[in-house]
Amino acid sequence: MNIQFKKGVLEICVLSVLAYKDCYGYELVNEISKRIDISEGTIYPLLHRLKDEGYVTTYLQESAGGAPRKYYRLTDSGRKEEHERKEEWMRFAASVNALLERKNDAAE
Amino acid sequence: MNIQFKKGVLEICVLSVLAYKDCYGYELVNEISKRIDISEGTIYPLLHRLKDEGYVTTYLQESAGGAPRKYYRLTDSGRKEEHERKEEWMRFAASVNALLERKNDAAE
DNA sequence: GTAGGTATCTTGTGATACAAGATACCGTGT
DNA sequence: ACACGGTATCTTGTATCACAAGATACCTAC
Repeated sequence: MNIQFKKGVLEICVLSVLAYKDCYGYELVNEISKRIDISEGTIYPLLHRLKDEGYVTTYLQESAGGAPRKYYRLTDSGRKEEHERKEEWMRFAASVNALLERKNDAAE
Repeated sequence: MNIQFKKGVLEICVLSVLAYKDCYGYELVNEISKRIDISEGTIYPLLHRLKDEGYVTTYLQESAGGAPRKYYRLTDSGRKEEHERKEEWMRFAASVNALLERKNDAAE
């Protein structure tokens, strides 16, 4: 999979999954990896960015056999951001598809 | 427009336009900008990469009033690459859309 | 106490888009 | 001759982000 494609997109994917349910980092990797490869070295810096920007809050919870889990929950601001970025992605993808399908606006 | 989204995608857009007709750099900027913002500082390094990789060849042609134009033409290898990357993009976009639309494979 | 699974986090590297500006060619007006 | 504006190409420095690899730590089972 082309690494470059993911730039900026993984952040939306994380926001989108979190809009569905609270998750901890490791869980997000597994959840998103069903569709798109993502590694741990990517998810943690990304989650820290989202927290710094106020889009998520965190809380710790014990786990059965293993280190405690840090859950991430969307804030209201994060929910709004998720909505906006999803729309932005949809518009972008539509533009690219239009270009790739040679709908070049009657280019001479 | 989110700059990050474009990473890797602009290269396909260029290949795709060139599959339709030969273009010079300045023309490609205008052509692609109808749908997606792209600047000159992006297109020229990108075109040099494509040439280094053997996906395009170039030829000079005079222009009516201005510097001579360097046209870019897809090679056979470039045509093949255009096809493959387009498919890769389509698959990727479909995966992202599936994730964003919460088709989370019955996640518990 | 050591091995293995779960989980978080950090560091260094590579790819690429962009702004800003340098360079150059040409026609027109003076 | 010379300056100007439009066309066109190219370079440099900066920022962002994903990743591999590894460090850290917690817990259970042996």
